[in-house]
Amino acid sequence: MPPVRRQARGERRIADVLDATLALFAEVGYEKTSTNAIAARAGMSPGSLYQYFPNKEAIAEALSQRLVEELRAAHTTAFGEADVTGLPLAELISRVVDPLVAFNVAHPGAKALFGNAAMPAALAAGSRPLQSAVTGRVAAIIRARSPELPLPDAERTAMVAVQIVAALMGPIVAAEGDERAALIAELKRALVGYLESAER
Amino acid sequence: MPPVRRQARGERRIADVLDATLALFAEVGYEKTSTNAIAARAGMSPGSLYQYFPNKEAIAEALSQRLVEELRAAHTTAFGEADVTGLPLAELISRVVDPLVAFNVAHPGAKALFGNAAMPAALAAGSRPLQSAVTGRVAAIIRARSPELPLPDAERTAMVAVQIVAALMGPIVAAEGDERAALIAELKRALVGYLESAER
DNA sequence: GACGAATACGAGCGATCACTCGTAATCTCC
DNA sequence: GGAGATTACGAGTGATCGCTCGTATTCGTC
Repeated sequence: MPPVRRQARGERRIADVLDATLALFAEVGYEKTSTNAIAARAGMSPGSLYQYFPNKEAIAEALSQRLVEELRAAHTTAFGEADVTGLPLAELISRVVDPLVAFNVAHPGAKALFGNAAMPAALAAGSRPLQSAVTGRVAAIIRARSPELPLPDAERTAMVAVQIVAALMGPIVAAEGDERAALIAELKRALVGYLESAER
Repeated sequence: MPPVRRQARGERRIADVLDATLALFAEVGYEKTSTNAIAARAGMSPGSLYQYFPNKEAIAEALSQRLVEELRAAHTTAFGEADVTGLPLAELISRVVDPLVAFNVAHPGAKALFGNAAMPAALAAGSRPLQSAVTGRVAAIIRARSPELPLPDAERTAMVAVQIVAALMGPIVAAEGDERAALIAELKRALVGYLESAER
């Protein structure tokens, strides 16, 4: 498998494919998004699509990787990691949740990759990064704030917190205006309540 | 549409179909469960299957209705509704959550109907009962405990609580032994923390 | 401008899906 | 025991899916 020499045109086409895939995932979800529909939305033929990706799963995988990077960028610019331990819990949660919400609102369809247990099992490698990148980050923060907490407990707490966020992200993205703001507030309250009792 | 006269044999076959459907939903989810596979698992031909159900959606709908009834039965026997307002919050949550967990452990695949936003939109009528039967119940309990809470707020709080439960039900069902117990404890802590701050 | 590599096309292949239909066995009720 | 309804079958239909392949065009490089 020699790494293919790629022209600038090709890079652009790949980006087009990922854009189209994200849009379709947002509209109909992973399973019901056909590869022919992706090609059509990206303005190319099925044959051209398969010049860049070996199969549908690889498309989701590449999209997932791109989203992971965008998410990481959004988070690292959102807070300088040094002061994490000193921050009040509510403040910390806002600084993590707000960019995450903004990210999901900006990229609806990300949750098709993010929260989806119905993903093909083989896609674990492609879908898991998004899920576990976030969980790992949260676990690290929890460990930094509560060093005495056993590692398995910190990981379980992080996983639960991420599941709660993922569960409410759908309604939050679907809602608008005041209702969305109210749901975000509820999410933060839920996290504060849960993590406060976990830190004690 | 005159209600079809059904023989005892037919009733048994319908139950067989729903059993098979629930098992397959647990294994591969709604989308990837084929009607031919349902028929085969139920020990009948596709033609016989379609004697009892007009389409795949109707099968899911009937299964959902059966689960709603079983769930209602499990809950009403689990607590006499009179003392709901007086109970300590943690106790109340245990009495609601424990039967729900037991139900989902006994019927894996119920969550394919329960928590699934990827369900066909038209299935709202079939899948919503399970979701909204639980949410409505929770909203009623919240209103009973906090009568001064505006109704929209109570409904939103109930919805969030149910989403949290649904989000953790998957990991809980998937886990075993101590890990499952630990996750159930986390779920209850999360609910206590959230609902305490909501009741205030 | 010529040559190889990369890009591009789209009809169509094989598989699978939800669902049908002609036919036959079995049950209910008189 | 016979008529009509119900139950049962399973090969088959049309649609859709992920994906291929033969061929044509464009690009980078000399």
